[in-house]
Amino acid sequence: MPRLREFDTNVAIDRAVETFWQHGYDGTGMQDLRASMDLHSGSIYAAFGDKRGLFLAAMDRYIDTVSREAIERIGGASSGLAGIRAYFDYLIEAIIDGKRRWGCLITNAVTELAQRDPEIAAKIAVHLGRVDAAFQSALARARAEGSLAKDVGPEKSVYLLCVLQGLNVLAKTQPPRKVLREIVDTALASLDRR
Amino acid sequence: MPRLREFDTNVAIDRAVETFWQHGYDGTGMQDLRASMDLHSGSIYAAFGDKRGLFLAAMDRYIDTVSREAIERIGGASSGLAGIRAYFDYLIEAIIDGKRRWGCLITNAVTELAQRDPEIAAKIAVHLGRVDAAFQSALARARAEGSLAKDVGPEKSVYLLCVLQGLNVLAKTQPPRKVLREIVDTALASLDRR
DNA sequence: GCTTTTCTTGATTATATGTTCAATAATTAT
DNA sequence: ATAATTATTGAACATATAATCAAGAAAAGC
Repeated sequence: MPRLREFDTNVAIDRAVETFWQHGYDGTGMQDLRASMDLHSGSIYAAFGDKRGLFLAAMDRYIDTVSREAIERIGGASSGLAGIRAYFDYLIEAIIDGKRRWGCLITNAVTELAQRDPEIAAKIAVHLGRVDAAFQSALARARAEGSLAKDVGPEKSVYLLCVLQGLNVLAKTQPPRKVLREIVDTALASLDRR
Repeated sequence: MPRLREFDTNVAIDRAVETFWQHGYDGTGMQDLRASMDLHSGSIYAAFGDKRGLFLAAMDRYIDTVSREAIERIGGASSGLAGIRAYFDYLIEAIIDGKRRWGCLITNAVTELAQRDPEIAAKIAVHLGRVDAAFQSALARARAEGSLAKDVGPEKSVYLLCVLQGLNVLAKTQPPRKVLREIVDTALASLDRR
């Protein structure tokens, strides 16, 4: 007997993701969210509780779409190293003129919110843990394939995670492709067997 | 004939730096600043114009103290590579329980503000440019000293800058020293002549 | 077709925010 | 001492913000 929701929740959250991604949590007002989600306050509050609840939903959705795709890219190549390379190559292009012009929603959340909201910090930890695990598997696979330098193993995943965060920060300074290439080539060269 | 200012401007700004550093720009209210600076609204507005003006002053002060110290560390060692190592070693300790528990004011400003305030973006660019230049000099010196791998030169400065930004992000997730060491050791190992 | 339940609408509210300002106090030059 | 100038104080202000809510609308079960 209930009236059905008129809007598609996932579409609405996707728009919230875009807005939070670009302007940050404190930087986006309910006004901006009403506009980008094309919804009235009441509908937003009925569906998500409050602004923070919406942000939490946006993080989940981001992790479920953007991050999932990234992780699949890392693991879905013809070799361990190829997956890592494919991911960073994709990232460079996305920073230059794709979805990652504004860095990464999670990286932004780390610097803005990790130390003031434990629930958000926990979500961040889960996400970073998954990316780390993806790098670990790819490295383990690369080692089994015999393509890693002798002193390189799965424990280098945190190093790749660090470079990734650095790229997501630098993305916000609109660096030329040349700079991003230099960074990625250097970072990945240290893994190869020589 | 004028009455003299009772507070020391630099001390006041130092306290504002701490507050902005820890909570971000939007995350700190004038309330917080009044408390941490131990000043009344009127005095703050008379001295700095507005909140944004105070943040600009805080960035300048940060660059003049914290960043200056960092850059001196990079350039002030007995060899090019030693300077780079000394800097990252210092950073690890500062992240664990020193001043850098909250990352870096500039890194935080990049993710929060670089894309919505051109004047702040310009200050960020100047700062990052100086750090990059410090890395460049150290690398050039290391090359002259014959301690770099054959394919490594001053152009790798952007790579070090990226790792640095990544560390400043991860700092906010309270990583154990072991992880930070793994990252730094890996990042710097790729520079050495083997 | 009526009832029940839920959703939508958008004006309204409470609060928090950055900012101002008039009164007061302090300092120095004359 | 007095005048002139500037700093300090803290209450008040305007605004913007997140959040609420009562009225109307829509859908499904009986």
